[in-house]
Amino acid sequence: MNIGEASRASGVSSKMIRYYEATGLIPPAGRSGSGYRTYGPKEVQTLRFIRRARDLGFPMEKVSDLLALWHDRSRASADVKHLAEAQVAALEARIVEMQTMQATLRHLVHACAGDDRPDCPILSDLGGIRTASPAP
Amino acid sequence: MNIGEASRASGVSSKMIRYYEATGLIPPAGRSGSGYRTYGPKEVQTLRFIRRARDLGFPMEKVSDLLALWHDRSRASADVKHLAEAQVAALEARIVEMQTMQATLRHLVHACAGDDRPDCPILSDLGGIRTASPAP
DNA sequence: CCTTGACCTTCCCATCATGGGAAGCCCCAT
DNA sequence: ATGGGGCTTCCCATGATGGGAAGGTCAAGG
Repeated sequence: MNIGEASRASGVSSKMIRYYEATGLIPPAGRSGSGYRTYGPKEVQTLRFIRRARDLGFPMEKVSDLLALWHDRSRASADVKHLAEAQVAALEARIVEMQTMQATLRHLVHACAGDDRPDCPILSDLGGIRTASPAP
Repeated sequence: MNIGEASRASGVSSKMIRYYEATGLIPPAGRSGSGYRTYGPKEVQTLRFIRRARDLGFPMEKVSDLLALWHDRSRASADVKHLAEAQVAALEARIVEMQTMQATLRHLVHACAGDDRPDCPILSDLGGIRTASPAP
């Protein structure tokens, strides 16, 4: 099967498949007589694996680690679990960071009249004027 | 004051100050006789404004909008509020997305023994083998 | 006066993962 | 044989940031 079909079957764009090959994440695909990349079910499964890992937020480097473990039949499941736990923690850190931003913003939004007058605590705060801060 | 001092006073790196100028987010700074950029308290305040907006997760484009509103004395606070509310919603969307990933991962982590045996539902799932899915 | 070190300038490159597009070759059906 | 769609490689762009090189400038101290 050609790259387009592999793309449709795996949910990974042709561009990305070539990119993964160029960066060494996946081995070079076989080539037809005329230079077209060819893929079989095994390669498609690998691409799907990558796609799912990406969907779970793993960065490429960790996807590479997961792929290596996947291919290593003598792996310890603990190693896989550690990678996954680290990713849970990484997601948690980013979630907390964004929730903090969101809470601050909600506070400011709440304090803003939102009418046709120009006075706005949101801008005042961004401008450095501390209008109302929680007492320490 | 030179760019380094303005950087220290605003919390924006010199690199970024030049970048903001190059992209038109801020007007070109004044120049000393020898070509050094010069900044006053007003410019530093603007830089701090930008930094705070970035800290709240606003993309550069929205920061630009906020700056324009900040400088517009006849603005309606409703316009500012809308921008802030949109940012709250954008953050919410990303938070939910990451929480979804996290929940899936936690589920998989929970199902993985994490010992020295190779069997691992995490890899099985990524590989496309549906081991246990919640009944619909 | 000259050196030294800290600072400034511009310009180019890298990140991370992805998409867009051009130029040119290939395959299949009409 | 012709047309349309698919494939190839190569270059460029994103968004926001940092790194670094090559060269000019400033202030302090010898």
